Amino acid sequence: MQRNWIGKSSGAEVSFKVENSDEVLDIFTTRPDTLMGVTYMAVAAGHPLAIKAAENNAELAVFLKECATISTKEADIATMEKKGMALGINAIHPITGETLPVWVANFVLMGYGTGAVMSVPAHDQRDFEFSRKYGISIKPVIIPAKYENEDFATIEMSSPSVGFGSDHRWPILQSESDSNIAITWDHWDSQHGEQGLLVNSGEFNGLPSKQAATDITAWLKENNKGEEKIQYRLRDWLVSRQRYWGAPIPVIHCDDCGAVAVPEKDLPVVLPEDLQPTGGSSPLAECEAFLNVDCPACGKPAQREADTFDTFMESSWYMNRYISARSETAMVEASDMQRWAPVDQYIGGVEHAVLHLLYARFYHKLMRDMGLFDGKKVANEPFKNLLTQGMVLLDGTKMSKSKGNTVDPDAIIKRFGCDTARLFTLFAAPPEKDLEWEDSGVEGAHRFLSRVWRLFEKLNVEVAGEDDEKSVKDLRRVIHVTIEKVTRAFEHGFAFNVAIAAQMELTNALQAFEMKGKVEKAAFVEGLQALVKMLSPFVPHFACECGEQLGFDKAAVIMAWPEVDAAALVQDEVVLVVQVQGKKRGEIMVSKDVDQDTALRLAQADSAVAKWLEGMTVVKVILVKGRLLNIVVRPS
RNA sequence: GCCGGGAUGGCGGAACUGGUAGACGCAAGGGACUUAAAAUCCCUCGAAAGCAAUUUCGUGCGGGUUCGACUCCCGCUCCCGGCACCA
Repeated sequence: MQRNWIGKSSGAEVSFKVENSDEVLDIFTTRPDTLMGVTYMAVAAGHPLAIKAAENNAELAVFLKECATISTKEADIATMEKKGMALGINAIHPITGETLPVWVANFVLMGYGTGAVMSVPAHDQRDFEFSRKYGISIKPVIIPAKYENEDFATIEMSSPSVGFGSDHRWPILQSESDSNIAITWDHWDSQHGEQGLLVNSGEFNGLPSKQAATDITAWLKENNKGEEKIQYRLRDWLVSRQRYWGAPIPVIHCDDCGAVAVPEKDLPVVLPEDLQPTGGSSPLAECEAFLNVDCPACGKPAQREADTFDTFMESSWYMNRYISARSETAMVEASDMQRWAPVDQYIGGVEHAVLHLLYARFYHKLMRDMGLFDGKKVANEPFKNLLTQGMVLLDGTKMSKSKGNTVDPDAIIKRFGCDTARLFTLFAAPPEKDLEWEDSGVEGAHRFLSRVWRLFEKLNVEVAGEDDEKSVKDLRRVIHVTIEKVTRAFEHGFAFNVAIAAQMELTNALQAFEMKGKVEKAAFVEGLQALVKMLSPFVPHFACECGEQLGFDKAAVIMAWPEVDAAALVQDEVVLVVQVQGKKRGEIMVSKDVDQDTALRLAQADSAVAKWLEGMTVVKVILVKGRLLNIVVRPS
């Protein structure tokens, strides 16, 4: 989930000279192949060029101010109206020497890349919309190979040859020599699975776009105007918050010494407890008693930092502190980290999967780089395994105190016991899914435990009759298939709901089992013992109670997990599903390792199957061992 | 807008590595036991047709690959979560 967050992208950094100035405008692009199609430049509102241009342009200054107040949230940036303003300065194209107007645009972020972009309206949706809005020219530079010899000129916005495709999403370009030829101006490669060729690009004309990207980057490097670059989408982390609740930032601001760290002996900085919040943006800034201190460096009156840390500052490494909770001297002891880290299994809500984990990974690597533990001896990542568990819902909405739709577990525990409550939650849905709370489901869980309890009555059944070998074999198979299923549920993922379902099936089999002889009873007891052991993680109190009934010498919860008896799983005869043309037409009993010819002969002898084979020639036969036989036929 | 996840009976959900779709449970209906109720036990339970045997259709929608698709591929729709200052 984090791959796209970190957003590694490779491309090129390109330097554009600013006209009549010594300044250079650096930009990052993932599409250096479109460099010849640049028709303008766009910078962020906070970019030095924009700020400088605003010094003697009041209108521009107002616009920049406006931009400063907008949200930096991605969702907002992506959906807001794209606005911009020309700065009145030009940049020089590094290859052609053309002058390109520099604009300031609200969708360019200062904190990402260089805070400036080159705009290629012919091959980028956002640039296209922007240039349409402000009437900037559009210059296509990549076209499908089949139009290589057409003449596609730069198009001014007034040109009638600009239109939209049938889906009204992508602009259409028409050839000047043949108005019937129209192509869409997308990133041609990704849309059509074939590489476009460069046009309008001087010496790079005719190159496939990938090759052009390499060649243009190489040209830039040679001429000292740019180079290859890998860019990450990661932004800086602003760690201060204007909140009361939070760890104080241990910094003191002194007029003479600047920002001074609080000396270690004065740590921790404790929040004032008598603060009356007034509803202002930064509560601590109004608390004189907290703020005013002497500068630790020069002793003059100074002020504490009034912001507190982002809570992610702490939540990112708390699990490491658990490892070394008693350490007085360090955040975490290197030896403890080596012994315990990383976390084997981390469980949290999906809402934490990106942010919290991203910060936690950052901290882990930071702590390693700072030498708080040995990176060679502790894994590179803080968590081995992540399970994002779902929420408990009532009538389709999240249970929460504020909504007042919580179910009181006490009432259920009082009525059915905590084992029932636990069993229901585990059985109702897989852990990563949301769970719809249903009282009737709770009763079902309780009913199941009652059924298990009643199985113990069967221990008193007198056995003096004949044993039936087949029924013993069948029961033992069910027992060991169940052990296998439940064990797998623990080992692969956390399919507790499936594990419980399997135990219900075993319970049903034990309940239906009729005992006449000693061997039969032994098999029944074997099944009951396995069942109790497997139930113990889900319903520990109940299982222990059952264990006593069975005469376990230890509590059921600490008994060894039952082992699968591989011999009990083996079947001599299996049901083989017979398909004709991939459709189920019958079932036959066959020996477990029947060969294809024998299976086919048996299938043909089966009346249910035979009628589908009438008047047909068998073309192909597919046997899946122990599962099915598919007969492919055609009319003869 | 971008990124991630999802969609299967009346409901929650099963289905291994492409191999019998609907395990298990809930709800519903019918029956047994009982003076009665509760509890318990048995039967039915995706849709349509049929007395039945059985047949056809069916895993959000439209295509494709395959002997065979809930599962793989292409194109959509809808729902949920996240999007960096809610903390």
